Amino acid sequence: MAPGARAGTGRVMWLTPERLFYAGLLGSPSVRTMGGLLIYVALRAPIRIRFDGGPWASTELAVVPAYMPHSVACDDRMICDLGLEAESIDLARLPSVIRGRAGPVDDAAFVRHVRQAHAYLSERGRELDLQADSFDQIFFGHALAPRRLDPRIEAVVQRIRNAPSATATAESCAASAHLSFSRFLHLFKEEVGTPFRSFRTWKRARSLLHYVTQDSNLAHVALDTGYPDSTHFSHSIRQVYGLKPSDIFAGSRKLALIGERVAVGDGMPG
DNA sequence: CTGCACTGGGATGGAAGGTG
DNA sequence: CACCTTCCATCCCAGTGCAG
Repeated sequence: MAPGARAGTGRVMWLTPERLFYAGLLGSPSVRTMGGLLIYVALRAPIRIRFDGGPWASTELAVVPAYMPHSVACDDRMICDLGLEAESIDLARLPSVIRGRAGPVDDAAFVRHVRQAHAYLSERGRELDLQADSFDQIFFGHALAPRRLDPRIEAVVQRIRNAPSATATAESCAASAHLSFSRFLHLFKEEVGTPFRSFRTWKRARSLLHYVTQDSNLAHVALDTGYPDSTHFSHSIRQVYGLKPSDIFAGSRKLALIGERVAVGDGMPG
């Protein structure tokens, strides 16, 4: 079960319900559209990034708003990125390094800081008792201000987040929120910033990350993560990550997962 | 906040094609 | 050969704007 702790590769992933830190192989992704606010940090070579077929920009640091299609490349095999779940952060109160940004950002101090954090986590991360809330502390020096959602929408967000593989229809979510179907869809988009369906799609695709170090065939992973078959699985994963599922798994062989305490996907303990 | 009409595209699954 | 990805056709869920 526990993949060998390979010190030295520097390949590390820290996954919490609202945050992601990834330092590992990039592969050759095509256009990708992720549901979190992304912060790319160059490790050993500058990264290149572009939006919507526009010109490539070379940079040490780039910010991509949630649900914004983009392409990223790098001369080095390794890349580093932070992912902040869009519905969990107050966009207006983000640190200035990411607030309102889309594209390359010039902040050498932040780049240096993230690289140091990466070195620290890849050396010691597996030994530490990392809480989800220490993520912000490590990377930003303080907890990021959370977004305050309408409690009825918040409950639905939690429901999907806790069981991303379940197929909760918008109609059932509306009922559980005691809202009309119409009102629910409108309010959901207003609060979360993205339509219900794309949110659900993203959370499902994101849950794949919990499985990437496991060694089972993709058809099983597809079913475990809530996709009806490998066809839809392949298509959807490619849409989100810009990579084929098999490439993602192949590239994650030596990836050390840290901060992973409970398997996400099935029931709550107690 | 509800109800409604219109519509686009995500969801789906069979089958063919590709790859190691 | 097993497994994975792409292709394609179909369907209906959900996105949206608006009247009330």
